[in-house]
Amino acid sequence: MEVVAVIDFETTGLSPDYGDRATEIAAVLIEDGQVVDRFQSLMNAGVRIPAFITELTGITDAMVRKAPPAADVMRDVSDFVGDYPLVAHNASFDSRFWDAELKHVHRKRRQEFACSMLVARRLFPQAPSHKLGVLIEYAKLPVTGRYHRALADAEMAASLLLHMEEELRRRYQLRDVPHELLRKIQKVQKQQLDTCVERYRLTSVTNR
DNA sequence: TGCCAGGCCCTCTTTAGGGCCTT
Repeated sequence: MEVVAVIDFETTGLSPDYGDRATEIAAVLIEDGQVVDRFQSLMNAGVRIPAFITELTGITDAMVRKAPPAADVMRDVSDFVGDYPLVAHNASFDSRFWDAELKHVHRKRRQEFACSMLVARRLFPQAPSHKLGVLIEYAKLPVTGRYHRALADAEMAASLLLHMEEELRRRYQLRDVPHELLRKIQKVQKQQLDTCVERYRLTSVTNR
């Protein structure tokens, strides 16, 4: 059975290209429809946290000062996820920080990201919005902790991913919803979802 | 010290503009 790693960063801002750094990372491993392992750590990149970020996340300068160096944490989380395919909610954000923080430790990402937000936009176009918190409420999934903390957000993104995989299995009579299919779905127009999944089902050995 | 993004997606579109989503 495929293992997938769902990750979430808390950061000092929106852009690593403008000096923003990660303050916390979490990764949860999903296998066979359930979470089988978890990683979470605050990380000290030696930068100040803007007040509005502390307001948003609850993460303070004092908390980060006591945390392990960012480089150590990134080596650890990179080892933890290995080559497993990655998933994040709005992966364009987390992938930029993942790549930027790995670059600080002279490592490169070896696997692809899938985006739970892009999949949700196609699968649940009628949802009131596609923010993680709104989708959790929309799908009646449990809130596992404080929003905007890495482990809670990663757990809830994982829960949303499993919910969407179940919906895809039910809607299209699929046996499996591999990462490869999620990446195909996130690239098609929402009107093309049926065609995309049917084509995949017909060509995939595991789903026939 | 503070400065600040970028990919997707829709439409009043494609030689563009603006909202969504992440922190």
